[in-house]
Amino acid sequence: MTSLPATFAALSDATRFAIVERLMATGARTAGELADVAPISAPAISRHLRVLREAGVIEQRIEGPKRIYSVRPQAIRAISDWTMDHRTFWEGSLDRLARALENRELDE
Amino acid sequence: MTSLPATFAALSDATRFAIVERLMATGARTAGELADVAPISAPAISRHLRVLREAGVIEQRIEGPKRIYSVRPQAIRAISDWTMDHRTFWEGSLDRLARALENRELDE
DNA sequence: GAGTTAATTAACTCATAAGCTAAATTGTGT
DNA sequence: ACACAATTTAGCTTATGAGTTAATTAACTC
Repeated sequence: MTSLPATFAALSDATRFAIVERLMATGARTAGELADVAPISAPAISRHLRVLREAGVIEQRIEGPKRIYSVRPQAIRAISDWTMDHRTFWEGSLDRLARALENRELDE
Repeated sequence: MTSLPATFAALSDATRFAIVERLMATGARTAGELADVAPISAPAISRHLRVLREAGVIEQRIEGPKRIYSVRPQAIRAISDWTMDHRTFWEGSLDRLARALENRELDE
């Protein structure tokens, strides 16, 4: 359902990425409070919020006429888990690179 | 330079994601060896490889008539670092704290 | 230097995505 | 019920992206 590529797609837009960072830093916020993440119209922000919600990155709590948004921790955790699944790849490779630089040996 | 949204954009396509997973699992591979990640034409694969390369996710080594591709460990590490920057957000919000604590030795 | 192999670039089509303005929706206060 | 405030939905325009086939580049072999 919420596949990793779908999550990445949601975070691939600079405005949406900024929204997510803002929400993680400050906690839940209304759509109006997120208006200044980018110089675009309110409908545009609203659309981005919808995309993030449909991708499972954020969730919406309705409180009166306001919509309060927050990041779903699972979404970020899923990304973290994926990188950790491949930890041996990038950790080991970086080690090799570091060693190669130290030894001035660039084999393979 | 290679911003995180740009990296996410590169990984937002299912075919490109599959290419990256394949490369991480098997190590460096030629374009031809990646042909079967999706039922699309060779030019389509080539285009995906270019997108991944321009986003800094993979790199190319030319060897005769072959192009050998591999994932740049820094790209995956950058994603991991980002999730870790916000670790307090998603860790604190989840009930899976135990597992996180178990992995603490891997921090830093 | 012609042929073969490996892969890319070119030119094009079609679908999706992002932006806008204007209209509609939904709850709150009078 | 009426007006207001906070957002979203609708309808439209334009840009980007993924796929195709055909043509091109690049390096090795005979």
